[in-house]
Amino acid sequence: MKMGESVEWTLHCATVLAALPDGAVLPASALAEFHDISESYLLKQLRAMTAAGLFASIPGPKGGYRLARQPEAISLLDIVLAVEGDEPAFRCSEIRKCGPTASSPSAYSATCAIHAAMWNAERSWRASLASTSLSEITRRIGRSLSAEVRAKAQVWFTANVRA
Amino acid sequence: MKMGESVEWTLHCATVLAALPDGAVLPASALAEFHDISESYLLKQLRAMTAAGLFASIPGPKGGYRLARQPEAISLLDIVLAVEGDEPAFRCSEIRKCGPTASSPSAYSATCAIHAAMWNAERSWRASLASTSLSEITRRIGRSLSAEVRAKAQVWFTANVRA
DNA sequence: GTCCCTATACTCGGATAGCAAGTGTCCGAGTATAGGCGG
DNA sequence: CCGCCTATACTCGGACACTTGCTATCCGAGTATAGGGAC
Repeated sequence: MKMGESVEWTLHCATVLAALPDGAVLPASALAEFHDISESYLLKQLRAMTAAGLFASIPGPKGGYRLARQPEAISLLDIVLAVEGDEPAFRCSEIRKCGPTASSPSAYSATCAIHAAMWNAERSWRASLASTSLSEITRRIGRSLSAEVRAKAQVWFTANVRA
Repeated sequence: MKMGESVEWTLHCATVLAALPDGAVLPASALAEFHDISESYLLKQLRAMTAAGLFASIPGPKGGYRLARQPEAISLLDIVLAVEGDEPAFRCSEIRKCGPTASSPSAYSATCAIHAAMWNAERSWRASLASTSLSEITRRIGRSLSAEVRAKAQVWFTANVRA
């Protein structure tokens, strides 16, 4: 019950992409440098993001990544599922149907109570993430940014953002 | 974002233990046979369950496992955390503090917005699991049990349960 | 007949291999640019 | 001076090793029991 470290990378990268002006792009090398993470591995995640239709990639020089939709239309759940896969965390193997009490399939018409409870919990988790948009996160980050970090980021952006 | 298969095993075993009369125990071999799963590996999980204070183990012949508390006082969250560990699924590495915008620690007094949002979601998940007791699950399972399965289970219980 | 002792067999407990998935890295395909050349 | 062509260098994309953690297993320590023997 622990998710990959790449989720954190992707979420942070999404907030960076959300902060740049319309139409502008940022190469993967810049995204990796901004958080001081492995560029090669980040590319793998960015590719998954592109396949999911969340990010858009522009090839060639002056190319890079940008959000495929407006930040308001992207939820944290979208990003998490794109990286980790959309399968539920709890997978029911139906072991209740095994062993000495095994009976005909018709005896198990009701869904597994444990399976139902676990998926109920995951539904709450997903609902919480789905209700939080990327724009909301960037807003909060923008508000809590110190003057020093804000200034450094502005300098870095003007040097790396490509129209 | 997927939890181990052993969680399912442990949850089902907990429902079985919850079904047996007060003071009675069930050896690990019987629990493994009931669900047709590996006994050796199940023992590992049962040990974790005992260490967490959820199950109690009785050594020697006529020994086995039983619940350490009443089923009403055990939640699904207790079991899941005992098996998977109580660390949050999302771990914040604070990568926001890395890279070209890095500043003094005092500049990051506010908690990471992404971290907060992810933990908020996990809190919903945990709350859902914490609000479901083991007794509630056994009740639901008991209601949905077919006559055939119920009869087989009763026979198996009288043969394996130890006072 | 009763009590005690001993050997037994069964239980759980921890330490040890195997495997899958996440992690990290590399090289190749494609494209807009920048410079040079010709008109 | 202007337009076209070519070489370039940069981008993303997919295929290949490595490490961590889950999965699976085995052997050893401990204990209540069952049987036998002595009183």
